[in-house]
Amino acid sequence: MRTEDLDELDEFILHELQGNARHTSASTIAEQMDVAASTVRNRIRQLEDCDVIRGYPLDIDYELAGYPLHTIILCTAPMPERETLAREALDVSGVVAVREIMTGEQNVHVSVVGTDHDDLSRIGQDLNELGLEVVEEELIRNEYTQSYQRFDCSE
Amino acid sequence: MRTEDLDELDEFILHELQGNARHTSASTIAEQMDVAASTVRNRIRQLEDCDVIRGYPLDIDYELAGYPLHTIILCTAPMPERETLAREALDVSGVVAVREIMTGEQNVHVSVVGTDHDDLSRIGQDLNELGLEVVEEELIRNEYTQSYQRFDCSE
DNA sequence: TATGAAAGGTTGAACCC
DNA sequence: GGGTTCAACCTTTCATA
Repeated sequence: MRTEDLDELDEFILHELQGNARHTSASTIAEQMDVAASTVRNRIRQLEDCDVIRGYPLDIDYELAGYPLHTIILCTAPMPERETLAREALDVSGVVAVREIMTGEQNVHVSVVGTDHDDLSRIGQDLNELGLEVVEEELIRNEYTQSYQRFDCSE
Repeated sequence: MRTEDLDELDEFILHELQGNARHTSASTIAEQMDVAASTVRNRIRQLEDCDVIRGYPLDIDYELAGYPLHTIILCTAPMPERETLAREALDVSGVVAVREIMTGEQNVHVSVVGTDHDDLSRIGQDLNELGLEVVEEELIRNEYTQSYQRFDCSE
């Protein structure tokens, strides 16, 4: 499946699933678009098969789950090892996400949750030992996400 | 529910649901922990009710979905308006996530997807018009996420 | 709070248009 | 590609300990 194959139904399915993927049934989506439920199921499977839908993660409130500290650790990785180091960073305990940045000095951003400051120090050390030079830490205050929508330029 | 109420079963449920929330049934989880399926359902409901589980988003490959450009726009917001502006930024077409940063000059990070460079320029303008001063843009090359796990310090 | 049972909804697969 | 059918599975609800 390629980009141009994403039609209105696909877009609608993505939008409906976003935010409530576990409790939104194919039938409910099907009713709204006036198609058969199996059509929606087929589409969802196709979207999964071609990796447009990569997965169904959980949106966890880490603060309520016992991790009051949420920070971004900005790191510098030697260019040839950037991808390898980014993947390895995922294995450090407390790391929840890693982003590779195309350009600039701070080319790996590591999202981290921790219980206290010692926890964060330990994570910083672990990243350093991997070979990621820690440049800066930014404490996250809040995070908001948007549902999928075909971003129409006419809006 | 408070932090200390998260026991081993809750942790396990969070871990199992992460990554496959839509296709992981309560029964499957129940078997692995040797409890009744209804027990797992009750726990999931509790985790949802107390907002430890905030939702079930979709992990979309925006590149495959037709948005090859994925960037972080670093912005500066006047402190008193930071939260309001962060929430408003979500409504800009193309914005997929917003983070409020506690300290520093670049105190609002906006995750954006776009079809081309014009698209990104337009988004930058929109953010500026809201009152968010665009400081820098960072092109994302890749992104990896980690499943939930109780981050044991002994690891 | 955990469990079990009955009823109703949801899913996946095979088949047809 | 979309639709129908059906068996298997999942979930909801409620009663029980």
